Order: sequence, then structure tokens, then C-alpha cells
Amino acid sequence: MRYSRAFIPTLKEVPKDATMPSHILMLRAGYARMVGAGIYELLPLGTRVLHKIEKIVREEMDAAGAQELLMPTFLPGEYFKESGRWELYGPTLLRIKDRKGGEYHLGPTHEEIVTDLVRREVKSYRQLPLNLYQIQNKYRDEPRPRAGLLRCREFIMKDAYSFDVSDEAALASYQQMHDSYHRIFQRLGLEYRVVEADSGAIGGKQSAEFQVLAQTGEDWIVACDECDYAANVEIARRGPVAGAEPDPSKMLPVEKVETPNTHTIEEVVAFFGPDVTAAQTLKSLVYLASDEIVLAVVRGDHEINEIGLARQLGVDALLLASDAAVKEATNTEIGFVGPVDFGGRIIADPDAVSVLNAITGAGETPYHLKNVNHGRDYTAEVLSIRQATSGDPCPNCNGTLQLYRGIEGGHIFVLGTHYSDKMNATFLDEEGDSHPIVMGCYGIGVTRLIAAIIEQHHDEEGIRWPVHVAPYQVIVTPIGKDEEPLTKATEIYETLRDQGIEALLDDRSERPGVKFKDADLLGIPLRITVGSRGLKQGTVELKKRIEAESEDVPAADIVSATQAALAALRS
RNA sequence: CGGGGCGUAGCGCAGCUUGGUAGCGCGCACGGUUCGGGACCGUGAGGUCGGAGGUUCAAAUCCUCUCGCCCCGACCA
Repeated sequence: MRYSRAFIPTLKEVPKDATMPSHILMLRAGYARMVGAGIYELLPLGTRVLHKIEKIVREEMDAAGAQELLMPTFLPGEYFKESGRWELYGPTLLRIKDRKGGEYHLGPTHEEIVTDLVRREVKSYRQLPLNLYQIQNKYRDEPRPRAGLLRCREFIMKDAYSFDVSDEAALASYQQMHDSYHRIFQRLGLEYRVVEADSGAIGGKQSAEFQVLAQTGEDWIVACDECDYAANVEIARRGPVAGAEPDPSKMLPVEKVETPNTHTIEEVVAFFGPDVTAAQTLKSLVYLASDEIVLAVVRGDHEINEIGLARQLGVDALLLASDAAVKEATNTEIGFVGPVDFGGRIIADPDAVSVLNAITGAGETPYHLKNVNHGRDYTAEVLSIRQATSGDPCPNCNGTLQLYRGIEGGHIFVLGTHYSDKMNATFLDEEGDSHPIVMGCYGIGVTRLIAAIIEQHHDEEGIRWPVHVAPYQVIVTPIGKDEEPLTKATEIYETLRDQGIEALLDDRSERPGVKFKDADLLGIPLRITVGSRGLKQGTVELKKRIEAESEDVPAADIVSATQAALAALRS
């Protein structure tokens, strides 16, 4: 491609609505543009990267025996109604009425649709196992789209669905996808962890997330520093904790302190001065578990694990009480709630009850209590209800957990018969007996991965694409006003193309600085610079985007040198 | 949905407090000089000031409503 004819609208300045590196760089380097919140156009360069990722995904899915198909995105509501997700999905489902008033929606994921297809067409164990996948747009009216391509309302997903005759066979399919995903993420040049995860609205029994490590990720995960245990903090387990009661001989008398405008733990710590840390405070949160009001207490520096709390309470979902509901239940404003003299059920984490002489909300606005101790001043059911964090013992070995942030790039699920039961998808076995088909489903956020790769591969100057996903492998940059560099660069460019190397020829009449800046911004892995100065010695320059120095190469050898450099980058 | 911020030329911003000619930088077009890390000079094109209503002789500026975008939280395969 000749740069002078290419649609690559780069920006010198950072667009004001972008804050994440991937978002800023995709806009600045001309890979994408925003149309609305969470709705993006992929420009030619972005589309080339998308196709590169899709190719890798297809190769690995096909190699695992999955077959590609294409289901519609515009769907009659009846299938989600059949599974119950028409209600369960709530406002996240983008609903549409047709001219006759019929109820439709855009597909957020396709378990029901593929299950319907399979129940119509698959009748016999002889047709199983089966794994079907597609790469297409998905629609979710996210409560808060954000961070460019990382959380969109329209995005491209690879979704695969496996169908088996038994739990054992389904687990083998799951394991095969697990292995495929490893190869995909490795080929994409990503640093990632596979973590145990919650199944969420998809339903099912077991799931694992492929989390791309990045400080800008939305998810928190913990991983053991010694064994392979890793989990999303939503469900992470941790080794046993003592939960020792505080020593009564060291307890000080309770003191009530007026603490205006201290609603958060940070504000409380700041109010009580430099000797107090968050670990000496208690965080009290009011939840609605079904109809019951529950006060959950964790140490101030810890976070509540809501999924874990809900499971231990035996309810499907917990609702954090609104400001008004807290006021009604406790007669206290948020920020001043505490366990002392709380009327209802109190659940406290072992680490919370061990705090000696804790600071906590007084249950009265605007006061806090000092020197609160479990056993003496309040009594709680002690359950492990906080999220795991750095320093916690590993549940599986003697190692220690570390906290990371991640971007959920893939998620694989064992579904069992969750959908096949509801939708009556069955097969006949050798005996002629009918059984529900055992399913699994496997998603990769393809457009999200474009952004995730940039989050891991960039510097101050721009993107640094891994060679397998780069939109072009080489940019040939003639510089200077003479004819000779352009002539020579064009010759090199055409030879590279003849060799099957994707190259961009920067034939614009720009000054060298502009071309270098753009080449770095775009992130093309290799740059060949052709200038009059080098040509006098018969050389051109070869530079890797990830290295600071370039190397002089005899012009006659540049194609083989380029091939060698690409091979080195690929390995 | 709660909290905070922002909407003025393609992009980044000033002007608004105290109402009165819509500005700056980059980019774009043309001419000239320049040419190895986002050059310089000159000329020029380009704006329903997010939208609607109101106050006023007069609104980018004041008031009301509304739409959109970003961030934090709630929520979320």
C-alpha cells in the first residue's frame, strides 16, 4: 500500500475523551473512530489487525475440529423467552419491535439460537460430538461502556458451542477448547493468566477466564506465586485464616467521636490522623438478601466478595442497599453505619473480628466509635466474605497469592444441560433412549483483544504490534527531496510485496520527522529507511520498532535481511 | 442509576464571572523557502457556539428544560 493513497488519519493531539493507552493510540494512529458511546468504526488499519486476529482464531478453532457457521444477529424473542433470558438479561438486551409489533432483539450471545439449530438437526449420538463457532457482531446495552474498544455495546466475538453425549465427553471438549485458547493467546503475543471464574448470566457449572494482564484492566485476579492456582477475585478462595478474637486485656473503652463528612474509609483514616491505618477500621455495608437486611463487615482495607457472600447466605443475588434504604433500615447515613447495636443480622469476616480496638461507624450521623471489639461490643456470624488479595495464603499450596489486574479476553464454560434441558435438545443413544445434549460454550472478545494487545504493546511513541497481528509487517520510508531514495524505496517495496511481505511505502512528500513519528505511532514492526546519505555508501537502514537502534544493510541485501528480521520477530 | 466533569471550525483549546464585532494553535488549500525525528513565512477557506424554550433593544455569555460524551461508583458474557 502506498501511504499517499492510504486512509490513515493520524492525530497529533490526544482526543479529550480518551484516557486509556489503547483508546488514545487507536484514535491517534488512525485505527478506529467513535460513532457513539461504545460504538466504533474500525478504519482500514484496524480492520487489517482484526483480520489477523480472526485468522489465528479460525486456524486454531478449525484445528480443534470446530466448524464455522454464521447465525443471525437479529433474533426473534421467542428463543430467549424459552430459556428465561428474555427477563434475566434485563435492559442489557437490545430489544426491537418490527412493524407488526413482534418482539425481537439483537444477539448478545447465542446459546439459545445454536441450541435450537442443534435440536432441530441433531437426533442421534452418531452426530455427536459437534462444535460450532462463529465470528460476528454482538450487542449488549452495557450500563457503562468505557475505555474505547475494551467495553463496547457493539463488539465482535468469536463464540463456539460444543455438544456431547455425556459429562465426560463434554469435559474433553472443554479441555480441547482450553488448549486451543492457550495457543491463540500465545500466538497473539499476550501475557495472560487462566483463572477460575464465575459463570454469571451464561449459567453453567464451571468456567475459566483468559485474563490479559494489564494495569488498565477492569478485573482483579489473584494468582499463586508457587502453584498454578489463579482466580478472579469474585470467586477466589484463600488459605485458612486464624480469625482470632482480640485479647480482652488489651481492649480500651469505647469512645464516641464526632466525625463530620467522613463517608469513606479514606476520609475516616485521614480524620483520625497518621497513626491510624485502614486495617484498624471496619467497613460495614448494608445488603438486601431477598427480603432480609444483612450487615456485612470486613476490615477497612479489604473488599467484600459479594458472590461469595450471596452463596453463603444461600441467595441468588445481593443488592447493595441504596442510600435511602440504608437510612430507613439503620436511621444512619451511609458512612456512619456500624455493627454496634445494629438490629439485624451481622456477618463479619474473620479478619474483621480480629481487629483490636477498631474504628467503625457509630450507627448515628455523624459519629464514629473508637475501640470497638468483637465479642464485647458486638457479635457477628463469622464467615469468610472478603475478596482475596496480595499476601493471602494460596488455598492449594504453601504459596502466596498476588493480585493482578486483567482484561477478560476469553471465557470458557461447562454448561452441562442448562440449555438443552430448558429447550428440550436431546439425542437418542445406542439403546434408543433419549438424553439431553451436554453443552459447553467458549467466547473470545476479538475487538477487545485488539485493544488488549495495544495495552501490552506500546510505548510513548505509539503502538508496537507483535508481528503476527501487525497491519503491515514493514514500512519503507524514503527520505529527502531527491528522486533516488524514492526510486530505490519503491523498488524495495515492490520486491518485498513479490515475496509475500505486507509492506507500506511512505511515498508522501513529508519531512523525515513526520514520517518517522507516524511510523512509530502506527507501530509497524520493521522500518526500512532509504536516504541519500546511505545510498552513497550503497546502504539502507533496517530498524525494529521494539529496538532503539537501526542497522545499516547493503541495499542489495535488504530483502533477505528483512526476511531474517521478520523470522526473528516471529520466533 | 448515583456522584463529578465537558460540549465553541476536522483536532486541541480560549472567550462566559461583568450580555454588545466569535478568537488562538495544529490541521486543510494556494504560493515561496526548507528537508534525517511532528520546519518556517505569506495568503485563504472553514463555525446552526450540542438542541429547544425563556429573559433582554441585544445571548456563546444569564435562566429553565433537554440531548450527547468522558471519568468514579452501582451494574455487567
